[in-house]
Amino acid sequence: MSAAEPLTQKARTTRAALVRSGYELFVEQGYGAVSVRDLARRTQVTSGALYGHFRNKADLLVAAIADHIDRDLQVKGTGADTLRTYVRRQWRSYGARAGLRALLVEAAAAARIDPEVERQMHELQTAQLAEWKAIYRGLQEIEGLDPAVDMDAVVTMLWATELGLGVLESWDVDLPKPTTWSRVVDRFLASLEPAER
Amino acid sequence: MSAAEPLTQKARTTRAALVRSGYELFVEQGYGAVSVRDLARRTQVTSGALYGHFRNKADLLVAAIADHIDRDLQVKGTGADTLRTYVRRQWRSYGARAGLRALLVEAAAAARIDPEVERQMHELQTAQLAEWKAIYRGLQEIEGLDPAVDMDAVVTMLWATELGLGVLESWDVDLPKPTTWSRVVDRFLASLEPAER
Amino acid sequence: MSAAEPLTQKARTTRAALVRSGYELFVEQGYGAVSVRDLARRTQVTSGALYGHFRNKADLLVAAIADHIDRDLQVKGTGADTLRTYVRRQWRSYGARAGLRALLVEAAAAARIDPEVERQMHELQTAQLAEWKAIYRGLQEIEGLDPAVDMDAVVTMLWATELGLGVLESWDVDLPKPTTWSRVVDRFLASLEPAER
Amino acid sequence: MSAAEPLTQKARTTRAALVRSGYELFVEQGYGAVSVRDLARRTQVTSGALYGHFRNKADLLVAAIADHIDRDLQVKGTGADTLRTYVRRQWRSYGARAGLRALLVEAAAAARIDPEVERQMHELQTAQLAEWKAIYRGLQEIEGLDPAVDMDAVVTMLWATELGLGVLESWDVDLPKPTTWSRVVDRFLASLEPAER
DNA sequence: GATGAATGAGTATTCATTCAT
DNA sequence: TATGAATGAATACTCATTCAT
Repeated sequence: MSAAEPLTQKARTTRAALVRSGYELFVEQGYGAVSVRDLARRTQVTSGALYGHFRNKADLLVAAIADHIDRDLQVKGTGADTLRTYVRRQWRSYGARAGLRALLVEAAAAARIDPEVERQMHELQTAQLAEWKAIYRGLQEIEGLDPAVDMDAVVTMLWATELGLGVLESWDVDLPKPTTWSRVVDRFLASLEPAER
Repeated sequence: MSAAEPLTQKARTTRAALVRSGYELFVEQGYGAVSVRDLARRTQVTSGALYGHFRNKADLLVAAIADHIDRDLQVKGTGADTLRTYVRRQWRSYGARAGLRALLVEAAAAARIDPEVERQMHELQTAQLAEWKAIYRGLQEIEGLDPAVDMDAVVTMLWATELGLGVLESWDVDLPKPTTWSRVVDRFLASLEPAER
Repeated sequence: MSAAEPLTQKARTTRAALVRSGYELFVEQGYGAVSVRDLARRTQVTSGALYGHFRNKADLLVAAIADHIDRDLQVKGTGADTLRTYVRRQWRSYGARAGLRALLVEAAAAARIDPEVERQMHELQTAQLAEWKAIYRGLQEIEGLDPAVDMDAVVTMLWATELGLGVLESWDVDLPKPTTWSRVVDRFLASLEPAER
Repeated sequence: MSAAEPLTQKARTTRAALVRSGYELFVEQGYGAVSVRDLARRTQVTSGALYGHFRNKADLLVAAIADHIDRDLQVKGTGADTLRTYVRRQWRSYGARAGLRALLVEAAAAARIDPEVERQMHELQTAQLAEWKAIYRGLQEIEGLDPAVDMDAVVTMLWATELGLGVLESWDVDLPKPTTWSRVVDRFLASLEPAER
């Protein structure tokens, strides 16, 4: 996915440090405002070293995103949850994902210019959505939600909403309070339950 | 909003032409990949001229967005609609707004770097959302929709969803068909309607 | 041949100054050792300005060569000469062409990497050789030199010899004294006269 | 000539492989376009290894040239030849030396920047020319060629011609056919032979 | 001898922006 | 208003070379 995998221990450490600084700097200052030299300086490495681990500045952006999707988003697994508790839990950690959302917005703009970014993000997001879809469909069956509802669309809609909030955040638009918000989502999920007639 | 208001007819024409080229080029190639010279060339003007009409390349991006929000998004007014028909109609023109969504994604990334872009987009979006909120609240009352539901949050959620779809589109992620999509939203809105009849 | 022709007087002056410094610096330090910044500094211009007049650093090299071929090489016209006087005169200015030869060697190496340099040098040299060939063939007829001799080959050989001397000069190889040298060339030309048998 | 003389068999093999790859890559892509990593990759060695055998990338270029001068140019010895047959034979293998000529052009440009390359090439060429001069002078005496002609100059002229053709080849200039070419040279050499018989 | 991660200086080039005409 | 030559700072990226393992 990015340059040949480093073999030595030291190499692995360097790579991880770069991913970390990449995340921090891109979030703090914005992808376009961070220079490769800034990145190197913050990581205590030379700029050349970065290119031993990543093809690109953009490649590092994607790596930072991939890293934080694993870290900040509980895509995988779900104990004995109902859909509502699963989603609620997801929203509860919403605030902690502000950095990730910001990077996703950057990656969206970058993808429009760089086909390689598009490709990598496509892969990343497709995999993530696929896992969620599987989970949601499982819960749909277990809970007896209306089978007429297309859970793929539901998953996509919820995730698109989060991404869109990231966009609005970048403009510092005032958003509803989390509690208000959560109630609307809950209500939305309730609408998926079979009409009791 | 940008530079002093143009007076002569010719000036107005040039400005409009620049906005048009800006929209086209930014959509086609991405904001970051378009140079001021490209912009000028396509408009049959010199690059210096652009600065007579816009403070910035970014200023032109915002102008193009503002122009297309007016053009592509029926924010204002609504005849004798119900909320469901109003929203449905909005979704029906979704496809035609792909360019606008792309520019909004660019503006999100740009805003993270340029405070002036943030300010202008903030203003633009706040106004747009305010209008929708007024409309939605009006319909909520008229139709007797559940008053426990915060319509501001609903508006924000729906718009965030569209923005988020723009993000996903930039990665060329496969999305559900608009109809599938619209049906889920419709179901949610229907659930807000008074139970009887 | 190089970026759009500048229109204003000032632009023409700047361009000429760049060509001049290009020639000087490339000769003194070698094409590869001269940076665009050096070029700009010596010309009292910013590096950006160079790119308003030339596509490339390589483009400037070719321009400098073209300029000096016109200036240092009397390709065109020849009064009422014999072949021997014409060639002798050419050799007499040999020493003054050391800079040109050096640049031609640089352009040879550059052409192997950059197709655009190859194309431009091809054009330049083909034109130059064509003129010489016409002259030589004219003299061949006038002087009644052996028509069995292919004058195109003679022209090419003489020019290749000069170019090859440029190569040897770059290695600081000891060359025969001009007078010795001139005598051999003379003898070579004599061999073209019809065998009086 | 470069680094300490290698001792082991394996070392000798590696060195030879590097020289071979150097020749091939430099010819195919041009000295400036080949990186040390390319060199290492093609040789199935790491880039660090190259520095165990050569001081420099430039040092490898010179080594490749030296190797092919021995291989492609019959400088040494000459059976019972006349000057004309000797030279004719040399021209006959002209086509096979295209790669060598290309590298010599590269080395010419490199020498203008790197004094070490200049020194090594100077040595190489001086030795080569000295051998030829000895041979030519020997044949001059044996065949009773005109003693007024300076054979050192003749040797230099012929070699410079080949080098210059290498330069023209780098620009893809159309050259006379080798036979046409060879005939002109032959004619010159013939003119040096004693008139009687 | 060989490895390959790291160095770190170096470079061409781009580009938004300005301003004399 | 428009021109377009010039600015000049900024930047990603390459690459020969080194050195601890």
